[in-house]
Amino acid sequence: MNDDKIHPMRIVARRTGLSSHAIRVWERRYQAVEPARTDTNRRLYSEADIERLAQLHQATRAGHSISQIARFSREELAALIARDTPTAPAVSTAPPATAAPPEDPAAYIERALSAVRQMDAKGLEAELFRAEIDLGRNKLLAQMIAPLMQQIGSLWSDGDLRIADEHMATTVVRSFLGALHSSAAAAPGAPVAVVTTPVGQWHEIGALLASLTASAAGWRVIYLGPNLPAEEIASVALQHQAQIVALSIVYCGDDAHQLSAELNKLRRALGDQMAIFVGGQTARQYASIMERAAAEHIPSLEALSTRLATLNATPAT
Amino acid sequence: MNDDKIHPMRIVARRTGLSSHAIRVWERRYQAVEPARTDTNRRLYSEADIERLAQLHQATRAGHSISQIARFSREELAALIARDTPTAPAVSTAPPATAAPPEDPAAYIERALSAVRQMDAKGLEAELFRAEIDLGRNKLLAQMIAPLMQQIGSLWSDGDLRIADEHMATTVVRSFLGALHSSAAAAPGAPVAVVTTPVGQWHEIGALLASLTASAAGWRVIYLGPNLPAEEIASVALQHQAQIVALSIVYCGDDAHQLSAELNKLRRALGDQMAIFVGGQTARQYASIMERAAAEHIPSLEALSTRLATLNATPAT
DNA sequence: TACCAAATGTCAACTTTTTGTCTAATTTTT
DNA sequence: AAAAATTAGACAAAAAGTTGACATTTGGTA
Repeated sequence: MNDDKIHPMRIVARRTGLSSHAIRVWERRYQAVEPARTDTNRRLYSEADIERLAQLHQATRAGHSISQIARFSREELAALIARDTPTAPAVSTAPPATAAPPEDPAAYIERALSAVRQMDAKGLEAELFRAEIDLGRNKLLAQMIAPLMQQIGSLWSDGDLRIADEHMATTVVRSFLGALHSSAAAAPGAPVAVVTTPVGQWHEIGALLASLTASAAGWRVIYLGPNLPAEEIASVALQHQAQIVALSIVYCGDDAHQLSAELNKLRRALGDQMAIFVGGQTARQYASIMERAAAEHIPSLEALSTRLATLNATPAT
Repeated sequence: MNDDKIHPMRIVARRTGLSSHAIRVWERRYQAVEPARTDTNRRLYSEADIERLAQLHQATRAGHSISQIARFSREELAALIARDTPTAPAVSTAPPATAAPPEDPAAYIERALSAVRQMDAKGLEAELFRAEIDLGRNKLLAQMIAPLMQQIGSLWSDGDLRIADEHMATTVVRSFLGALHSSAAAAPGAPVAVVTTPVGQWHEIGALLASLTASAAGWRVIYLGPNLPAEEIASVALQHQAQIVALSIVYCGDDAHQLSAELNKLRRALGDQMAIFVGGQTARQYASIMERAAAEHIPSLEALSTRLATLNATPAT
């Protein structure tokens, strides 16, 4: 196995949910893990160490004594966890949910994140369903799912979350949003919005959120998924006489140039009449690019909602 | 089975429903169980002890006096419980194999394709729902959706379908499959399969189909979405004690080298024991790459199903 | 019926062990 | 200089152990 002992204490604590004190004390008293050290005596943990600590944490929460299980192998721990964890690991943390205020989106985000950390797809999904019931559709989208995915993104880029965790979360959320989407039906004369993501932009949760928001605002949405060339977007928009094209942009990073080119191509193909909306956290940084293509920056889902309403004022349903 | 005496009092109390007082008193007065002790005098129970105490608890609730039955063997206790517990555990048998109406999957594919050509997301979705009802889950996956996506792929690469059409179809099908996926629940002791797609492979419909097929075969599936680095796949698979890792490969095209590298990395990280399955139409072309990584090619969903069944036969809980 | 004794689960009191957190004094990182 | 890590030791709450008492129930018997 690879001895990539690279993670500092801070990361390990955040990813395992253990306090740094506890981690050190488990090492000192029970030799639960044996991190490497830097020249200056800082601990360095491997990915395997982190997983091991997470396993130990889970097993202790299931009732095992750390002193007994600290030297167990990964396999033994997995067996213990499988046997002694009631059902869903997220549920064991859920009981305080009765005491928690059922209104606060932050609580749902918190629980959802913990489900992600534990790779508990079912738990994450359950949390989304509960949040939908308690918060209602609009709050669910704007105040839970959007910030949740934003947090997951930043945790991931900080190294506090594995790619696999992020993928799992994206898959579950995407599936959930897709189900909402298919339940939406538009009136016959409704204005049309094309929602997608330009080439190079693979993250589609933002586009899905925009799509659902537009649906809720009474628009007929043509959702095209992520990573679509400008020509294709334009072709569909023109064919269906769309009023707007909405793009979601996240993490452009290295390639602002490609984004600029795509936006300009899109504007040229669409003509001057059709509105182009651009949303997403990082979009703000590309104000000049957007201005050149006469695209409008939409900073939040709420803003999208009101913006669509003003456009919609003329063509009543 | 294994007489690992490792469970502390709190776990035994929780799992048997007995109070810790009662457990100790049964031991002191009747020698109902004989737990091991730590150096510091803590009791440690084996899995068998816990089962035995649970049996005793059940028998006492059925009216037997603990003093009489405390020394009974497991078999005697089982007999007692079977006789005196009135509950009739009705085993819900599998639904009888009713002959489905011989509806032709090709007709559904035809109608679905025409919906795609018209950019009719709702129509495509409706067709999928109808097909699910008429064909049943398994035929739906193997004989409608799989060939449908294959056709869409080839039409697209021939230029007979716009990228946007392909995207729309993918989005709708993915969402549909995601909904099926979330309705699947696995038994507690079910073997685990990790399903994903290696780096560079963005098409995830195949992986979703494999995931659902495995679910139907009684496996617990951890689905991770597309485009995951080998290290991440291995990390999740090891952490969850997976029996197999299933990868879907479509359109490798230019970069067979990357695929090879990822597969080899994966094999190295997983060790020799875990099975790696590779599915997808184009996978056949990479036989030598797969062989080098000791990966097994699964040519179809039906083959996956039978292959999983053979694996599943051995590992009993 | 009234009474006694065995059976049984629970409690209290007190000791020991386990275990996570905290403080204090340094050292390293930023 | 502020923030984060490290070590060592202290500390307190929780969990577990032992012993003996206590309240009920159960069943037989005077």
